[in-house]
Amino acid sequence: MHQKKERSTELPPLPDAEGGVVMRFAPNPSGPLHLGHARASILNDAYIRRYGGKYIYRIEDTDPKRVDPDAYQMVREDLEWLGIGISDIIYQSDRLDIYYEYARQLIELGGAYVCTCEAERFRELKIAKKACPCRTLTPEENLLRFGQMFDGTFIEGQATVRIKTEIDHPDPAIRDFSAMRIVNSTIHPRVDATVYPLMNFSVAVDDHLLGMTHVIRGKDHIANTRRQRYIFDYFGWKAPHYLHYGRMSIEGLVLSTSSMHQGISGGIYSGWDDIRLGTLRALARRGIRPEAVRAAITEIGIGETDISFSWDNLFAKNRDIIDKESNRYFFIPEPVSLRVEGAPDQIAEAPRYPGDEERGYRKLHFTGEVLIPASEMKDGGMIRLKDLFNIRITSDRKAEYAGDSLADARAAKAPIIQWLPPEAAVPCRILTPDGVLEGYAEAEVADFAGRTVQFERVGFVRIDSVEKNSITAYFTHR
RNA sequence: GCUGAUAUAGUGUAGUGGCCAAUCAUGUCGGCCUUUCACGCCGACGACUGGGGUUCGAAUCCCCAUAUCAGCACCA
Repeated sequence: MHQKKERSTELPPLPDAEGGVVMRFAPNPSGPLHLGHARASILNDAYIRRYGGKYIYRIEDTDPKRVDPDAYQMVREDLEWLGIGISDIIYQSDRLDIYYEYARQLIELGGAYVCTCEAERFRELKIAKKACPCRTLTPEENLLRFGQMFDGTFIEGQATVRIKTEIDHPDPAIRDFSAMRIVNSTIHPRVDATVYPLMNFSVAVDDHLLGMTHVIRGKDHIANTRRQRYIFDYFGWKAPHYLHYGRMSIEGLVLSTSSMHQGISGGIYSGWDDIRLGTLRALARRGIRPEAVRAAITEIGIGETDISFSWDNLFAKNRDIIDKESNRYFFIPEPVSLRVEGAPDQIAEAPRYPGDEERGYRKLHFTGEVLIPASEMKDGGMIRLKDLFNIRITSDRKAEYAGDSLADARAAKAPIIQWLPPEAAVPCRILTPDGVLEGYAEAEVADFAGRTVQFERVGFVRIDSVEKNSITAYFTHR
């Protein structure tokens, strides 16, 4: 009859988007991208794919103090990994003259003034809803001061361009915010300049000039949206549609670029791809696929609620993808060797992927001795060595053959465990967020550098590097 | 303090006045399948922040309370 409403797996529609959209991803190049950036970039990307249009990657490098020169390249790599379809790349540091020109115009219009008050003093006045003396200067006087910001008359901290709002605006965050400042204590890696726009100014100018139709950003920008509207209004520009999604925290993780930076230089983390970090490169190294990140982010959507990102949800998406692709192998953590008495030599055949004959079998040659995980060393009970036979542990390093019958093992509720012939075992270590797991893996694993495999009864890992006689893997998830 | 936003199961979501004693995913537990504690299949568990209104009828609208978050930088 009336079928249940179609479950919407899609993001909500955007207003005025049917004819195509122009959107942007605009990070500050202070480090590589992390999960927080992934949300911004993927959400925008999803809408552009849906409606068609342009995706502008705009690098907001207007604070020389917060530019990490390496970040320019890292961010591009990260976007590529994520599969974001960029149509244009804009460097704000290439556009300083444009911002200067618009600032000059705004001063002429009487929409901005050059304030020489100390920051602290201005703050007090602002809280008291009082204008500072600079506010009443004429456009001519302001233009003169503006020129002096460039010629060295003023130095860092001595002058700032402010946008005129209402000095008694109910929201103190709005009152006469800054638009342009001097920085001459730090040299910009790309340009020779001492006067820089502040984010609200360059963003407003660029969003207009680049024809942005929709802006999706975090709700920490709500106040900025209101501030930027003043600039749109002064120039008579039409503002884009703004959407603000909620704050996203991540279980047991610090996402701030600056604290990651500190941890790296302090030696706590091995680098930007340390698996304990929430950077995309760390996820990639662990074997998380970009499609999984995209799926998890899209599912979260653009809600304004604050959320906490759950690893479980991401891992589930990732498992969907990598389970089918990952061959199965044995890995013996904390191995102990066992002499199995009374067992015939034989070759075990274990499927590379259960149920998929095409992938064939690994052959493990048993000749009397096996490596098993120390945690399985329990006296007495029956154990089945997977794809081989049953044993019973008799003493410290010995076990006795207990038949081939799988049915017996089942009846005895024997654990079915992974094992390896010592001759076929290659030293392997698995790096997990909690530490290192040392052990041995099947030699064939070495063929899968850069890919994921599943170590049976341990979990999925990405084979990170293969040396002559050792393998390093990163733990993905169970 | 001021300004603004949000509040559905452990987590993430659906739901815009009646098909909701609330969706889906994940998670946990149980079962089936299986020579992995994987995958797959079946089942169970688990939520509308609280209080007032409006209405024949509210998770959905209004008000208040509470909680959380964000902004109040010459960062983005």
